[in-house]
Amino acid sequence: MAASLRDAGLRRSRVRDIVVEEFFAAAQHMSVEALLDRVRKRAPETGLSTVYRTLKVLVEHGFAAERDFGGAHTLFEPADTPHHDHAVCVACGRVIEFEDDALEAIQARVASSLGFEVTAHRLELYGRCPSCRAHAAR
Amino acid sequence: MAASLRDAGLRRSRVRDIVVEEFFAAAQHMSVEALLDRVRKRAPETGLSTVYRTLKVLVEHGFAAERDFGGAHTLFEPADTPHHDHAVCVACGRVIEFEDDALEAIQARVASSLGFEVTAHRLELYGRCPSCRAHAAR
DNA sequence: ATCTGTGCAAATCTTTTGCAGCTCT
DNA sequence: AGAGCTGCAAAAGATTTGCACAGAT
Repeated sequence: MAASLRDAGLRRSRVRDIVVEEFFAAAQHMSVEALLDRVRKRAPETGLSTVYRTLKVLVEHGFAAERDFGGAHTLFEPADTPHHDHAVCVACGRVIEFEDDALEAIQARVASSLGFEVTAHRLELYGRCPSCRAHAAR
Repeated sequence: MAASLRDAGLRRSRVRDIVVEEFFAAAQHMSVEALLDRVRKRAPETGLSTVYRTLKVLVEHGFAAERDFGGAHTLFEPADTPHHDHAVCVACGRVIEFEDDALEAIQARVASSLGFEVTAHRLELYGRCPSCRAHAAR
């Protein structure tokens, strides 16, 4: 991975390596702030802008993808994650990933009936996850 | 519509009426800035915050819905619009609305298999619309 | 030596809020 | 009168950028 970045013409550095490592180590939707926290455990002086800049570079080179679930922060996730959609629990904030071939197939059919050439899509379900439903008074 | 707002315990005013009218007249995803432009043609002194506040009120009372397509601005649309999803053209920015029952059905099936109680969802297809595909060099 | 990455502070951009005055009811 | 609007300016929160310096090749 670090090597691929190298191939892409990017320079490595102590801090950048750490940012990249921590980002892929978590392998979870992560906010910039959350990633900064992780990075600072190993390189306490790291600045917020470095994390933003590094993630931007990863996105531009196709190693990461931005996700925006309507919260205040943008979330990022590794781009090599197999395609999936998201179910967001409005009660606890948890994000569950899922994937369904039939869904993909129908989306493709709809797109072609619109004459649309689809390059990406996103589907999010909002609701309550099983454990929040169990805990709920109603 | 204005009457419904009245029933909801809201006061009317010259400016608010205009904001509401223009919002529903356009019946299109609209940004706050775009709506302000329209409103200012009839009430030039209108402030940006009034538009924000009015839209917020409409959302809170269920008359409007917020949409966020990843651009800089949040877009709003009338809530009485029948349910639909969006296809966003990455070339020209046009947003096409569509609706597909099979898609809805499968989403419901997926949600229940996750144990999720879904209250809302959103699906967006990103790609190129027919006319941009036609114009494209490639 | 040169080009790139870094931290910090300042700038930007969208959206929200405080406030004093004006408008509804 | 009293509650709710309004515009303006200031605030807030997330992300970006300018700059001078340190680090990588």
